[in-house]
Amino acid sequence: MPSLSERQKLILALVIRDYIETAQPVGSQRLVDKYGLEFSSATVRNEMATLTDAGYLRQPHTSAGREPTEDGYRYFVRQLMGHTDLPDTTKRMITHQFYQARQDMDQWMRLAASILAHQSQAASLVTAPHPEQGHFKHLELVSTFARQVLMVLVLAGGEVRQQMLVLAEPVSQEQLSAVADKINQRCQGMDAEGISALLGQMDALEQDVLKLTVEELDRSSAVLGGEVYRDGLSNVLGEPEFSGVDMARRALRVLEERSLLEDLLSRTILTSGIGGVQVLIGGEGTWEDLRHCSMVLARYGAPGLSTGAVGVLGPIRMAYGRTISTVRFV
Amino acid sequence: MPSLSERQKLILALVIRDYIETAQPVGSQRLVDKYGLEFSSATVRNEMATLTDAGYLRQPHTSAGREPTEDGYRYFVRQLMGHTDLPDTTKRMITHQFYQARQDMDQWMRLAASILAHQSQAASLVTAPHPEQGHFKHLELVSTFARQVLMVLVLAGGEVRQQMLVLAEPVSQEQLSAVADKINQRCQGMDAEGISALLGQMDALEQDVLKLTVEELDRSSAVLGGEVYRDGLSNVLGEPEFSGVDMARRALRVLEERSLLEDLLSRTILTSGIGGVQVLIGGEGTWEDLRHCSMVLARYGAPGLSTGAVGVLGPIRMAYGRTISTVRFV
DNA sequence: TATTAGCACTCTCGTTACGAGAGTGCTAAA
DNA sequence: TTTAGCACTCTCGTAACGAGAGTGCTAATA
Repeated sequence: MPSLSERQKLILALVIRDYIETAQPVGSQRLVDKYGLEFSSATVRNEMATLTDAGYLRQPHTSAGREPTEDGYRYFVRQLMGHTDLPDTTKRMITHQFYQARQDMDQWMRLAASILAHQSQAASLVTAPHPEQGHFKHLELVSTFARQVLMVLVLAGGEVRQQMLVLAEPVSQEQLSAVADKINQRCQGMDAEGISALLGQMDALEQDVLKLTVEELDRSSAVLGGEVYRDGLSNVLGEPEFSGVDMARRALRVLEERSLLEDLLSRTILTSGIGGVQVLIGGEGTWEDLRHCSMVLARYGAPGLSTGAVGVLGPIRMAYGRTISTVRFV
Repeated sequence: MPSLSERQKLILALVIRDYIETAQPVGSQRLVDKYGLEFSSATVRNEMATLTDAGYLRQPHTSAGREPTEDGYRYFVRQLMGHTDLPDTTKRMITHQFYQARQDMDQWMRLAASILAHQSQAASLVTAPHPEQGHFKHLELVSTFARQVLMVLVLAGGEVRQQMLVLAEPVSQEQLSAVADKINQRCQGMDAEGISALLGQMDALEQDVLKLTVEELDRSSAVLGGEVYRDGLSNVLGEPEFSGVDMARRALRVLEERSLLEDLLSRTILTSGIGGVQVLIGGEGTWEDLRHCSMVLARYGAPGLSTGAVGVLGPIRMAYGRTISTVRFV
C-alpha cells in the first residue's frame, strides 16, 4: 500500500468530512467550492482516481461522486484524524454531572450511557463492571416471606448479586444471620473453587447457600456479568443509512442479544488495555450485521480487579473525532 | 353510540383481523372472497358505510378500502375479542423457562421481557418491582477501597439498593459492621420519616449513612424505582407503520426516557389493580408520540407491598388476543 | 324491506419517458 | 504538472398513462 502525498491526504480527509456531514457521494467541483481549495476540480478528480485505485474511495456508480470505503475510514481514523479534545466547558459539565451521581452505581451507569449518547448523537452502551475472577467478600441472608430468603452476595471489587432462595422449611432470621456469619468467616476472599472444596464440612442449609454462591462466582467470570445499559437508540434511527429498516433491525439486535454482544466484546475489548479506545469499522468483516455501523469501544475499571466496557454505536460515517474523545474522557 | 347488529360486528372484526395481517386497507369484495361470506360485497359495502359513520372505520382516501379507527380497535378489544387462551404447550414452555431462572431476580426480569417480546413479536418492557412506600429492612456496610464504603440496603419486600459512600477518614470493617448492627436494630421496619427523626441521636458517620438511606427510601416511593428491562425492540422496527422512521424514533424515545415512561406508567398502571390488563390504543389522545402504537400493560406483584409493571408495545394493529393473554399469563 | 347486480367514477400505484443536474474521464493546451 | 474543455453517463424528480381495486348510487329482485 503506497503512502499518500499530502494533497491526497487532504482530499481524503475532506471527502470523509463532507460525507460524514451529508451522507452523500461527494464530487470534485463541490469539494473545491466548499472548502476553497487552491487547485482545480480536475486535479481533484485525478487524485480521487488514485485514491479510488488505492482502495480508499469508491464510486457507487459510474459518474457519481466518491464515498469513503471502510479502508478509507480506517486510514482516516489511524493517520489523519488529529486528537480532537472536548471543549473545556463540556468536560466540566460532564464531570459535574458525574459528581452528582457518584454514589449510586446504577445511576452512574445510566448517566454514562446517557452522556455518551447525547454527545455522540448515536447509540451508546455501558456494561456493568465485573471482576475477571470472582472472589467472595461478604454474604447476607435476609428472610422476606415465609420460606423465601433473599441472598445478597458482595464480591471483591464491590459488585453485588442478589438471589432468591426457597428453603425446605422456615428458618428464623437469627439462624440465617448465624449461617451468614459462619460463611463470611470461612470463605473470606476465596474463589469458586475454594468454596466448592468446603462443601463437605457444611450442613444442608449451608450447602444450599454455598452452591448458589459458587454458581454466582462462576457466572461472574463470564465476559458479560451484570446489566447492560443502553441509551440513545433513537438517535441512530434518524440516520439515513438506517432508513433501510433491515439495517436498523440488525444493528439493534446486536445490542439486544446478550450472546452477540458478549461475542463482540470478548473479541475486541479484552485484547486491549484499560483506557485504550478501539474503533471497529463496518463490522471488520466479522460481523455481518454491523456492516454499515461503526463502534467506538473502551474498557474502564481497575485492571485485574474489575472492569467494564463503554461504547458507542453509530453509522459508519459518525463523527469519529468527537466520539472518540468522549469515550476516552468518560 | 348506537349498538351494532351482529353482522356489523362480524364485519368489523373481520376488517380488523385482515388489517392486522396485511396492514393494508381492506375492501368489500376482498373480504367476501377471503372469508367466504354469505352475503354479497354490496351488502358489505353498505354495512361498512354505516360503520364508517359510526366512527369505527375510516377511508384513507375516497375509494380505497377501509381501515379501523382507534375507536374501532377499542370496540374490538372490549366487545368482540374472545379470550384467546395460550396453548397449553406454550404455557408449559414458559413456566418451565421461568422455573429455571426462579432464583435470580435480574435474570427473571430479563427472561420475562424476552418471553413477552418473543411471543408478541413486539417490543416489551418490564420494570423492577418496588414497594409503594419504602420500609427499612436491613443494612450492610462493606469497605471496598481505602475510604470507599459500599452500602447495601435491603427494603421490606426484598428490593436491594446499593450506594457508594466516601468517608472523610478510613474506618475498619469491624467499626462499619458495628454501625450497621446498631442501625439495623434501631431502624427495623421504619419508613423515611421515622428514620429522619432519629438523626439527632447519631454520630457523624451514622448520620451520613442514614441520610443516604432516607434518600433511597424516598426514591423508592417514586413510581419508577429500579431498572427497566426492555427487549424485542428490533421486532417492532420491521412493522410497516414504523418505516416512516420518525414514528419509530418517537416510540423508541418513550421507552428510553425514564421521565416519559414514568408519566405513562403512573397514569395507567396505578389506576388498575393487580392482574388486570390494560390496553392503551394509539396514545389515547394523550401521548402524541404513541399515536401509531398500542400498549398492553399489566401490574404484577403483591398489592401494597411491592409491585412492578410488565408491558408490550407494538403497532396499533398488533395481535391483541395473543398479546393480552401472554401479558396476563406472565 | 332488505339484498344484490350493474355501472360510472375515483384514487393509487407501477411503469415509462424525458430533461435537468451533477459528476466523471479523457484529451489537449498552458 | 496542472487545468480548461467537452462528450458521456447516471441519478432523480416530474409528468403521463393505464391497470387494478374499491366505492357510491340506482335500479332490479326476492
